[in-house]
Amino acid sequence: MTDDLKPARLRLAPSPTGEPHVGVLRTAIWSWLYAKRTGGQFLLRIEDTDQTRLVPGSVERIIRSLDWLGLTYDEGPDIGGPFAPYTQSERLPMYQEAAARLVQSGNAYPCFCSSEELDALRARQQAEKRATGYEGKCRVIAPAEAAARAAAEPHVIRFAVPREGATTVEDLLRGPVVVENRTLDDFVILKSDGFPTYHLAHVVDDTAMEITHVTRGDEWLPSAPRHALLFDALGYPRPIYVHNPVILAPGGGKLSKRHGAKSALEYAEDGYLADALVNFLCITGWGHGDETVMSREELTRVFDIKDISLAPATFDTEKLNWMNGVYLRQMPEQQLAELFAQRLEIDLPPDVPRPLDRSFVEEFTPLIRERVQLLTDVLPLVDFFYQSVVATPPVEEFLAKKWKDQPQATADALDAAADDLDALDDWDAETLEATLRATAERVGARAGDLFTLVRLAVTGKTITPPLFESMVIVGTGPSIDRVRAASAAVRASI
RNA sequence: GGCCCAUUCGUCUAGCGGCCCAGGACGCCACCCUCUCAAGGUGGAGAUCACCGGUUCGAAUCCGGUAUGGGUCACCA
Repeated sequence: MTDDLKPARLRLAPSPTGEPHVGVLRTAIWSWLYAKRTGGQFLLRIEDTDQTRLVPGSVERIIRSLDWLGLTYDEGPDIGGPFAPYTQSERLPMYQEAAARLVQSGNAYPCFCSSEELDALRARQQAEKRATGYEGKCRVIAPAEAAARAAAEPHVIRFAVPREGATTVEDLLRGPVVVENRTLDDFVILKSDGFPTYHLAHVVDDTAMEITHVTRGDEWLPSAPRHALLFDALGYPRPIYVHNPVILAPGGGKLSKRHGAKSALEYAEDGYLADALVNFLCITGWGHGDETVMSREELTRVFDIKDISLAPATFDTEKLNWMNGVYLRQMPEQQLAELFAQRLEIDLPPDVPRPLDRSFVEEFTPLIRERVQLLTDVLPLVDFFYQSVVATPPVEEFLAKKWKDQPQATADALDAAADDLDALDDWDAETLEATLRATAERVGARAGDLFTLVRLAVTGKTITPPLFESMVIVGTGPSIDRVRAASAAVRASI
């Protein structure tokens, strides 16, 4: 489909108070996709206007998260751009200038009320079951007097919200949202420390940076009218607003750190693929026909902000896991093997020498690629390949199912298998299978039942990659030794 | 409490007045394949489209109300 969409500029504007969780990541993905789709730009801006909540290292974590997800930005604090700086604490003069301009035009005024005073006011309003909010005590101070006091006294700047009328904000997803101005109070735009509040900073920066679409969580919807009023008072054109719903935790309720909300970097650690996470997050709260698995390229072709769903979506970990498996299976084998190797270098015990032999990993990659959903699934599937000694499992594990209460037959079967394997000249999967099938027939067991015993003996596990291919990798000597050890253990228990 | 927003299978969604007694995906169940586990294949259960009214020849789709859920009322974002 050919679209005539105008190049859009969108931004991710996190505050450096921790790591971005899936909610903001999904907004980032949507914004990024839309910017790409329209041939526009995506940028990163750090909103560090609250000096008290800064968490050291947050900015780096944010950047690393975006980098891992592949959400490249065209402008940002670390790479600069035509509207630098991209960190709000470095843009203070702009906010102060805007605030001063608003005071001058009568749209804002200094407020000298102390926080104790404001707390008391709020308490009174709550006690009387009235709406809380600043009632405009300092709004009536004459401008000349206010200016004089402002020069000497600590103060904030408040926006003078019109007492009459209503403000309509156009939201791209829900249409017009109308709010009566009298339900809005005179909110603070510049704090006493000279830093702007979010409200002012948003309006000033998104204008300065020529943002076309403001994408943010819908917790901002109630204050959108304030922003609209600010844009109007400053004489700035209003951007297109897109308030997207939150993501809910599986149990219901907002997804939070408590409810398993993870950061991008944690997903990486847990064995997820960036492409899968991007696809999954994009698809939760948004849909495109019957399609579910969509590559990044496909998404940038079809993603449209307008199709974002209004109802809050629940985070479905099962679906994410499934999708991760899909992406893993789709991957070229060579690339997959490298991923497995890197993961194993993290997960394998320290006594296994690094770097891992890539050709060895490539050998078993085809055996496990269909059995892996998360990268962390790899280790338990292949760890026995890296152990020179595999302890024989407890005898009870052998004497299960068909072999229950038959230690004699079990030991005999194991011995027969060992004998037959011993006699082999060739040690390839086909030969091994043919041999053991014959063994099974000879001892009067079903092939599958014998395989189960051999599997347990050779790998120490009940769930493994295909047995014969695994035995080829383990090698002749160790394989036979382990079968013999198992038979001895079973025999000893008689 | 005031204000604002939302409401289709358990979950994510398709649907934009007739093609829908509602389609796809995850999950679940069964069968097939099969050396375990997966993967794959086939089929199945699962939604009176929150409820009540209205508009219309005709509504999941438009309108109103109710209920439920969520958000927000800071010198936090």
